[in-house]
Amino acid sequence: MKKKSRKRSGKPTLVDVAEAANVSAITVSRALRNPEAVSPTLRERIQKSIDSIGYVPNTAAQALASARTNVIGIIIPSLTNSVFADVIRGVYDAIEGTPFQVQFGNTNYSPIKEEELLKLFLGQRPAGLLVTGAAQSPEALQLLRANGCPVVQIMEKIDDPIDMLVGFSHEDAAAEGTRHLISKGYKKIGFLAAQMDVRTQQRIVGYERAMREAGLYDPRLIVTTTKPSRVSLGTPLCAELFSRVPDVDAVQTNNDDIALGALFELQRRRVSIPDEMGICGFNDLNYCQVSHPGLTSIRTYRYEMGKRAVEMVIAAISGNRPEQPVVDTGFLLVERESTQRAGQS
Amino acid sequence: MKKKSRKRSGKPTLVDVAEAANVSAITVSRALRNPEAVSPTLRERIQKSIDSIGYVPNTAAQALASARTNVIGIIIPSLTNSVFADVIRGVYDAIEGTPFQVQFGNTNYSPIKEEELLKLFLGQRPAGLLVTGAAQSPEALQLLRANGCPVVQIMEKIDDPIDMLVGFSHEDAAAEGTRHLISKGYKKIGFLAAQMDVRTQQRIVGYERAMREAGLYDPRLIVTTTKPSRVSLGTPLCAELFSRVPDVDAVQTNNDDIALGALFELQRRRVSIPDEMGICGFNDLNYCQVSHPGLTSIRTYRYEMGKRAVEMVIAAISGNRPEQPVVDTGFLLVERESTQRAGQS
DNA sequence: TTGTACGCGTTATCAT
DNA sequence: ATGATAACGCGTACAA
Repeated sequence: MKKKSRKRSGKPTLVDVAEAANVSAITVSRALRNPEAVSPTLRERIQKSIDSIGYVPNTAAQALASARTNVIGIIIPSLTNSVFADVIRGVYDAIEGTPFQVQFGNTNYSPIKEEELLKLFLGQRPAGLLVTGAAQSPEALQLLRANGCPVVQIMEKIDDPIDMLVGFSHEDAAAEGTRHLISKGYKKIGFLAAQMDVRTQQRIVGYERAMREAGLYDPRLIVTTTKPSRVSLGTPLCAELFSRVPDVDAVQTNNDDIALGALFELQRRRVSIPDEMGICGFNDLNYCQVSHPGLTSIRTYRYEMGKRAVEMVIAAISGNRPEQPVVDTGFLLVERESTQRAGQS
Repeated sequence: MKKKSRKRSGKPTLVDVAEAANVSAITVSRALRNPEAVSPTLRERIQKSIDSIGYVPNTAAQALASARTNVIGIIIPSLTNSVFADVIRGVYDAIEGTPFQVQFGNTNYSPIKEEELLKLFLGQRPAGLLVTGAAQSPEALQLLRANGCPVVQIMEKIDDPIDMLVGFSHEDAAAEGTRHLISKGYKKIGFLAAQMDVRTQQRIVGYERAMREAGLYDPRLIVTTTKPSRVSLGTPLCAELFSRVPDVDAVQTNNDDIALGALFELQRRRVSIPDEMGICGFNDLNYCQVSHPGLTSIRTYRYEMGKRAVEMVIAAISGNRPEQPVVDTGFLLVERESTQRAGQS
């Protein structure tokens, strides 16, 4: 008759390994975390037991006992948007070879979801966090500040981050694209956007600023939808723009997918690019340089933001907080055929 | 002088909340997990303490004490490939509203990484797992079988899965695309591929089968690279194909990105599509229907695979193992302008 | 180099 | 409806 015993996990534990190897549990623990601290003989015997038993350390017990985790939580609005795909590549490249692991959370552009995720993540006592943007809800801010682990905000730029920040100004970037179109002699420049998240709004502000500066601003030129962005949205957005302003002669888009969709739609309508119509995208995704014609776009450094942010959070976790907590990754206008109108500067 | 006390996490615990609310810890625990079991008065008092203290339950302690987690681990080769992006959307849609959470692991197409990730994940004692493909290493299989939690293999189709499976035959799908090109009268049909993972190889086998059946097989027509797939790879792959077989008259590609890249490259070379050259892609991504010309492609049900797999694993976790453990999501040839040659069947 | 004792924060079990 | 007690599996501190 056994004692009052609870439901065990059923999986082998450190003690099981220890018994099989005829050592104490702590020795097995050491053999795993710090092999040099255990004699080669024992090390080998222990490894054999581990293999034969099929032991896998219980992360929860480790975390509880050590009061630490190696989890870096990353909260982004979408895993499937190609913009964040590049950020994620950067994250993985930075995490590679470190003892840390990443845990992604997808807010699907919802502030409520963001708060829920934040609570979920904080429950894991993460070593550090990456969060997207600088527009957290007051509750989210409260949670982050109270928790105290290193936090890096990414993608946007503000001057007073929660903790650290890696981003760029979407407003300035969009303004630069629009000014480029203006400099090429385009006058009726539309703005096409989907998704309408915070950063999209910032881009619209930048577009507006540039248009007003040139005395070209007309609110009818801004065509948006709250639908998630896809290439195929270029068609309806273009159609709407043409119906509002038939003599539109260029578009600045919120991202390259919309730009590519617009390009296809204009080709179908037999509108010649760049002569009758100029296009400037946003992000400079891989296909911009190979499309026909090539797409002018505003390059953003998504991979670098992900990589840099992880490097910074790891540095902070390790006690080497970067002396410069705000990093501006900037942007770059890349001019290609879609705006290379003959006879213009 | 305090007792031999260890490093605490410093964060508020259940006991802190309990003391503040003047109840026992277990009551707080119940108030959180099963509010109906606690009187309304206490419930409210406890909630106040939680809010004022800023308590967030420690996941590790929960997992340890209950010997359960609500984590469903998902191991995929890439988070950033748009194919998996759709799978991920399906996963999130299926997980929404359930008490489960997902944890993604990225193998970057490396079997070694897959094993490491598997161990990492199993350390969390996940409630269930999704793994990509049916070509796990022997060690990985061993780990999965020994662990015993519900497992769903996704993306490929075999008849004897580890546990459950949702996928389709890449070989059959590619063969169908190639047969379509053959039926349109194309003869010298190239195959362009990047990444070269297991599923790519299966597609090549399907292509080969179709070509042999028609007596058109020629190994020089298969042009591949191990680089990760991107639209811009269409250019060098096309170039290589033309240099090997100048009179090539169609391409079946391993995916739509390569197909789009090839489309752009052919436009640059002033090769008319579909008359001089046919193109059939793979996956039927969103842009296939809007590109100019529209791209014929083989539609695959990526979203459905992700969604279905999660539904199945949750069912199994809940004890309602699906009676049919293998689901074939199939594929569909979608014919568009890029293969609509005049005067052919 | 190896072992003993104990606590990490929570939940299961049993009792009231 | 509420509480006391003992685990869960591991790592820390200290001792040998």
